Amino acid sequence: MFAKVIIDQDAKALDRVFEYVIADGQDIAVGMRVFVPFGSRILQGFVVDISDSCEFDKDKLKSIISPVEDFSAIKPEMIELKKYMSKKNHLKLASVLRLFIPAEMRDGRVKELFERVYEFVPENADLVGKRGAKQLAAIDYLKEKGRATSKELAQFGQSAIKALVDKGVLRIEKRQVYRKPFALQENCKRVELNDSQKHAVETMRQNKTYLLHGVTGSGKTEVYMHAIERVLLEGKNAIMLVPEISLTPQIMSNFKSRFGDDVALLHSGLSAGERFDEWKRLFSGQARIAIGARSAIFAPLDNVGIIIIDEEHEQSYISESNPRFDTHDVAEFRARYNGCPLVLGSATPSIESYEKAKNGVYQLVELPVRANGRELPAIQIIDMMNEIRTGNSGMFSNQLLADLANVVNNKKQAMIFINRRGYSSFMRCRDCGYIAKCVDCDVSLVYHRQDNRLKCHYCGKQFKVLSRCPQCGSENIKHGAVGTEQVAAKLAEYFPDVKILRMDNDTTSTKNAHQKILSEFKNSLPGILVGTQMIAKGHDFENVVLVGIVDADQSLYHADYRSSERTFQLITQVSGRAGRSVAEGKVVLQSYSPRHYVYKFAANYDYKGFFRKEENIRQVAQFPPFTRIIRVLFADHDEEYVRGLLKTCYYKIEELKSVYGDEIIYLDAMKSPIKRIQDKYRYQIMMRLKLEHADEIEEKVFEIVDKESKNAVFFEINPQNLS
DNA sequence: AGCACGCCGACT
DNA sequence: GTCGGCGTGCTC
Repeated sequence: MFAKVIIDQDAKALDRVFEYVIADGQDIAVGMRVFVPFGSRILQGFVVDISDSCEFDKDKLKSIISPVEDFSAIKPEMIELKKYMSKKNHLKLASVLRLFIPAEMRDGRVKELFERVYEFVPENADLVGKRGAKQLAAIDYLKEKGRATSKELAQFGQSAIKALVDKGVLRIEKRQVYRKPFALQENCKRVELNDSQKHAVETMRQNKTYLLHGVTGSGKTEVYMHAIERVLLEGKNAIMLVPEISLTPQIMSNFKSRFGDDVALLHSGLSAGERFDEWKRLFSGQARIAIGARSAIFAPLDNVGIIIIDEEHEQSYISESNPRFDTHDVAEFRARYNGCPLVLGSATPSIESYEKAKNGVYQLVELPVRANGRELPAIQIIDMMNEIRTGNSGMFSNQLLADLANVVNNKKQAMIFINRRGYSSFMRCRDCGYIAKCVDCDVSLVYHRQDNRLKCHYCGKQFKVLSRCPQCGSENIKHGAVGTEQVAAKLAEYFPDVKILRMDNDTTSTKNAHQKILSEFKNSLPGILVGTQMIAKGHDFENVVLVGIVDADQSLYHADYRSSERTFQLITQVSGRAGRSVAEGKVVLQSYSPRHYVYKFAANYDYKGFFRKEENIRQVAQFPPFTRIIRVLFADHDEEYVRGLLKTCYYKIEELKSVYGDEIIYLDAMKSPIKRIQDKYRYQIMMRLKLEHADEIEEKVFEIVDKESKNAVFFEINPQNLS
């Protein structure tokens, strides 16, 4: 027999099948990882097929050396998924396969964890004399249990145990233990569903995609839980994706308390060992629900009965580093493969998804009311230009300050939302306009006060703060900083006696910092929490009655066709934090362009109105979902090489215009918005296509670029960065 | 990716 | 004469 093997190397030249002989008696199955001789080396590979014929010269074939593990780490479904993904997104086979198994399994760093178990051997018990009191006590203990862990036996003392082992009264056994990232929680309250929730659970059970549009606080999580419960009862398994770790602690513990050890968590916050163990529990069927961020869509579960993507509009579902893929596509594939429902949940669905629901590609399911029956907080828009005209040039409007004072007086809480960490805190020369940039990446460095350094947010390099402008020599070089730190510092001036907490990437870098800040905030009355996107996600604080959005416009100014959509989503999400339970809440939204249509719809929580407007704009301006954008990114250390490559590819692609004419709406080659990352020069070709022949044109573009380049090329469909 | 093979310059 | 530079091409 012959095995088709994909070598586990991320290189374009190796991105194909190599054939090997399976020797007689060798136990090799599809999906196994194997050691194979390759040139003069021994490498690992994935067996993707087994056949009784081969295409390569039979006499030149070598044999597989041995399996890496004695099981098929890649299940049949994932072999199919690999084919689909590599074709759809033009990805290298090995890089896709790598997504399916935990990284720690590939380099074999993580050992399975064993614990010692002592087994009682009654036949030898009378070897213990009368004087061995401790040993006799241990025997008594073991008579009932039969076996015990070393922890349980510690009470009898080290030497007694040792003596028993020596006499053969105890036999040492090894048992694998799994590292569990979350402790089991009590209080498994099972909430009664309201009518629309019940209807949603009842509806979403066929083999198709549902868009679950539920207003903030409509109890989507409860719907997910009931749906999963039903699936488990049918003997099937479930996958649920959540955006990022920020909201997971809460969701995770909810699910843990409801489903116990049936839940396995997969996300980046786990240690390597934990992640590996959770993966194994899913693989072996010991856990039946996979919950996690993007990569959990690759959970090694068979017989999947439902796939849920919570907050489906979130950016983080699109992988922006290699291999690049969209989680929605993968979920769609797996749902169809397993013949199960795919549920996309959101309070603010992406325009793409809602458009599909409108066209009947997805089935729309709505949760129109909040589960607690309460109103959503009122949103007041403040015109910051007007503040400036009337002499207030600070970062807070008079209204926001007055409302904050009110909150403080009533011993309540407020959240102040800042749009992105370290925003505008770059270092600039006030005389010549020089801006400090990263030597490798050509982006502005961001000033971090905590360690008084300049950092590059793309490669992580750090630099000393400048005291003199390297361009003109002026000493008038300063950092114009408005980030969470500055806002918090300013607030401390206004409200010296109030507890002010900060939450952003800097303050939550350590493992449990997140939880610590939140619980500290919970106990601060009055209290103000200043934070980035992080505070926008699902934490419920009953005493928060005010939410301030300091710079709502920030995300509007991005040169990106999705910026309005993103701003709408952000405002809706942040606003949902105010008045979650008892008191009625209020949102103060500061803007320098208050008449933008986003604010009108957001202030009224009018998603459908916003959708209609945005849909219209996209249609007229010819943007997705009515067109397709393709970005081909070239990156290499050698700038001349990349430029040359870009040129040849561009001219070849341009020839397509003669065939497809105005179906190619836009085509241009340019420097990437960030010209250099990790010392690689980046150039790109951007094109926008009408949908009709988009697949065909895309295919041709792939072909052209592949032929011209050996490596250093990445493709993106409808990317985030349009600038 | 990594390694061998191969064809041109300065060295004990 | 050889040692070794890294360009090109191949790995079942």
